[in-house]
Amino acid sequence: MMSREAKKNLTRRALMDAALNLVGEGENFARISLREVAKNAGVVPTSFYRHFRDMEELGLNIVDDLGMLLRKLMRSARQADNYLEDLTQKSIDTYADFVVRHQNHFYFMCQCRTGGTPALRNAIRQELRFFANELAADICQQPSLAKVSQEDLELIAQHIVATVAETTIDLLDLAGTQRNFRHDYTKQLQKKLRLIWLGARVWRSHRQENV
Amino acid sequence: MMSREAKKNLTRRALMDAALNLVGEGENFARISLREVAKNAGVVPTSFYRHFRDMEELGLNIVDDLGMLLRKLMRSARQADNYLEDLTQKSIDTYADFVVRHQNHFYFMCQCRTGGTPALRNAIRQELRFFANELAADICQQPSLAKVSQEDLELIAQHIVATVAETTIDLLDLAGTQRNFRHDYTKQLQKKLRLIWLGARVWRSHRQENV
DNA sequence: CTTTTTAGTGTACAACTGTTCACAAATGTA
DNA sequence: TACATTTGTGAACAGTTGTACACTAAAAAG
Repeated sequence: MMSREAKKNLTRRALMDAALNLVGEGENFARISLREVAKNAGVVPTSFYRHFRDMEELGLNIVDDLGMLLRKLMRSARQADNYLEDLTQKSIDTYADFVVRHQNHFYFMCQCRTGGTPALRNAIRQELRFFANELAADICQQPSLAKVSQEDLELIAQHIVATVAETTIDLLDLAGTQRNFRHDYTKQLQKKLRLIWLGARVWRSHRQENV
Repeated sequence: MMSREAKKNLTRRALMDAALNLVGEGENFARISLREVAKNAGVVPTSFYRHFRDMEELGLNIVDDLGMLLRKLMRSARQADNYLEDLTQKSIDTYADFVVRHQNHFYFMCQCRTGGTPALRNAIRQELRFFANELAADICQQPSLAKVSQEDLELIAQHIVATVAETTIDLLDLAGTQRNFRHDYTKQLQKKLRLIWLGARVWRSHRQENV
């Protein structure tokens, strides 16, 4: 037999997974009904309330999931030697793998980052900001960025993360269908990141020039 | 009296405006019902079908609206002298004004660009790509970008447009509430664009280096 | 053991959903 | 003038929605 708490966690996960699967199948999280989630989790609608007040709270818990995943991603990226040196190559591949492996979560992220309720959007924004700060802490050790202030470094990291997040929907949309799109995607994102990177290297903080 | 066609166009606009207003009030387009739109347009639900097959078709027509707006924006930007030289200053202000003035449309854009149905997402993607191509045609005349290939120029333009679109939701979210957020937003976006711009200036196409 | 707590069940309800259909009234056409 | 077209109406439908309530069975606590 299982403890009551363990069983509860099981159906809790079933509910969240049901929602994630529906999103992965193309449904819009905003219009997934509580009942549909319960049905797909093999549970009666009223049972939903034992775990979440409403769909938004479930969504916020999925964001927590996402946060855990991002931390895991960051950890495994850091394990690789010099992941910053080839930021535009190996890291992108690592990321693409990760996204495909957890596509439901990333569909959810792309969808709710700008399309969710304000609370959801905010939660995702915070997770991405956390990730960006971690990245900033890493890249600040690069000697080529010595002339960049801490504030600007964080902005650069945020811009990198935003760029990656921004393009993720393309990867998800087309990864399944088009054949070697994955290669094109990697190449394009690589160029975009290199563009930022080059800009960062010639960046001078407290500089007033235009253009 | 009005011609039949004119009257039809009137309620057609009323329907689209009703949807846009609901989005502007914080509703998610994906879960706005046909009936609610009809009600807010002062029209019986069945009348909706005289104009659109379903909500998605209405959404696609809003995207057409958006395309017109973007073209207008581009036109007025081009009228300003040397809008490229101070891309990171006057143009951003022009854009911010434009967004606030048409906030319903831009809320819709931000929401549906990643959160809409595939057809909607695609339509918006195309509009933004068109805009990016126009921008690419403008910046290719810059002497500082002489060493950049046409392909890479388009990518850079796309990245600029994506960056602007990406940050627009922040502008909309916080423009109303926080006091001088508008100033912070402008400054941040300015930095991000300058970063891209600096990168573009040192960019060399057909170059194989990493980092 | 007995008692309490609680995750999940089943029924019920009022509100709302998209869509169908027959109809009215105005506009266009001859 | 008379006829046809078309925009909008109103009633009706079957299905779905979120939520409330009383209930059961099993785990936890005494």
